[in-house]
Amino acid sequence: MYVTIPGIHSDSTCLPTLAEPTRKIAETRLKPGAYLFFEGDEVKWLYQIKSGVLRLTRLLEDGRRQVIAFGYPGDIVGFPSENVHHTDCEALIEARLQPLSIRHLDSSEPDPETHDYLLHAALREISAMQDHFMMLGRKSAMEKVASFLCVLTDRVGEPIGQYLQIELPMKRADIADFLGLTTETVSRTLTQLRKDDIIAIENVQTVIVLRPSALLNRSLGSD
Amino acid sequence: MYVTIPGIHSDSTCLPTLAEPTRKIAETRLKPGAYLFFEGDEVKWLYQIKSGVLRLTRLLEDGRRQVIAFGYPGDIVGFPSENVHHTDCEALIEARLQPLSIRHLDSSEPDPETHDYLLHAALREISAMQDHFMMLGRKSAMEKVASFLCVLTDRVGEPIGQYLQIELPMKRADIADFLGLTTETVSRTLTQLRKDDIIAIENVQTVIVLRPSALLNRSLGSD
DNA sequence: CGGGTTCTTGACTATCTTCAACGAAAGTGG
DNA sequence: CCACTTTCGTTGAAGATAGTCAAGAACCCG
Repeated sequence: MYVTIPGIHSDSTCLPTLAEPTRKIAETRLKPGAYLFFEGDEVKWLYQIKSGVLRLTRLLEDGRRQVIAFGYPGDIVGFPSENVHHTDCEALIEARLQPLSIRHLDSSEPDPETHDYLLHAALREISAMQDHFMMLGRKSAMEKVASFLCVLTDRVGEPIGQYLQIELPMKRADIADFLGLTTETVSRTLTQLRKDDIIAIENVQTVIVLRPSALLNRSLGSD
Repeated sequence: MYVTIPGIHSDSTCLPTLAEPTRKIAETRLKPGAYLFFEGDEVKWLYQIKSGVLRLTRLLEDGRRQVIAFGYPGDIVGFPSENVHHTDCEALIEARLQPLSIRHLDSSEPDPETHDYLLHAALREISAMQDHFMMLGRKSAMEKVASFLCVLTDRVGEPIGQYLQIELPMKRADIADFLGLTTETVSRTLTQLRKDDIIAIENVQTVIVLRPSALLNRSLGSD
């Protein structure tokens, strides 16, 4: 998931999952902290996330890190290039995954429905990444953090009374590396949103959105 | 083209062009400044660039702009999502393009070779965009500008005596919007590289790389 | 309970942006 | 072809945003 500009595209809704008949391979389960694959690994499977949250990261030699995406249910992870993975992939919480053979990417495969599904997932991913470019390149810290919370709210927000609650299974450092910020800036920005009564921080990984429209405004820089 | 981290992937070499038999549609030509498509347009064709340079951009309501990519010969542009274009596409210099029907993306299409070619181009694009994330999110101005010059040098550098020359058909503002900087910062950074005798600026759109290894070091932050 | 990690906060700094001015280059019309 | 206008690029000074460094608080896990 590329948490970017709220409300522009239809990415925030869960993808339909693949029809049952195509699921021939047994589900994979990952415990928190377990890796699904590493950068450089040969790609044998793609995975559709059934439950849980994954984190896709890339490293620079000097240790700088970029979180490429967080994978939420419905997302496809593991698209290859030159037949190898170009990110590490770790489970942030327990996850269930539906493996899909990489051979589904061959057009000669006998299951055109799955093939098309994967192709369109790849195309959607390209579009979502383009949004993320805008976020990384052109948004302020406040806009980035607010955008991030907005998209999470849309996608996995749980109604709690009249408010919406979101779980943040990732560390502050993960959010920072996703948004191109430092953990300190992420923390300070969340504090600012809390002081402005736009969010409440129930505990370190639970945020309650008190004023969604104000949050959306912050994400657009209109404040 | 996603001008990113020099030398890691094989993106810097031109893609092989499609075999002749698949090219049934007449070449398209674009004059400098002409648009190939706009954000929101329905996607009818993809294009492989035969010559010239294109610029793919996305706009925010308030006018902020992100250059998503520069398209160079061999690149495929126009991948759809939900059947519409998600960027504007303008020719920076005269360009020749080979149109490819969007129906080649259907697996039911009778030309599996072109289908696979496009699919793999899309997968390569995903990988290249991931590099660009690292650049936008985690690199300093100097690293960004040096990376940009490095990749251009690899891809379209022309030997001039013992040096390599690169043309910059895009404006400073385009480079800035690609790298997530301001035009002033791009200009100052180029001046710095010139003062350090790493590049020479022949004229505003022609750069000569005097010390490629020093440029590479700057792109990695090892200076 | 204790040790380590993670998160928050503060003070200070650096990098990049903003604002402004100027010069060069390119386009326009007589 | 030249004068005029506009756009583009460079440079400087000042300011703001986010980063760095450091310390303490909160949380987790055995």
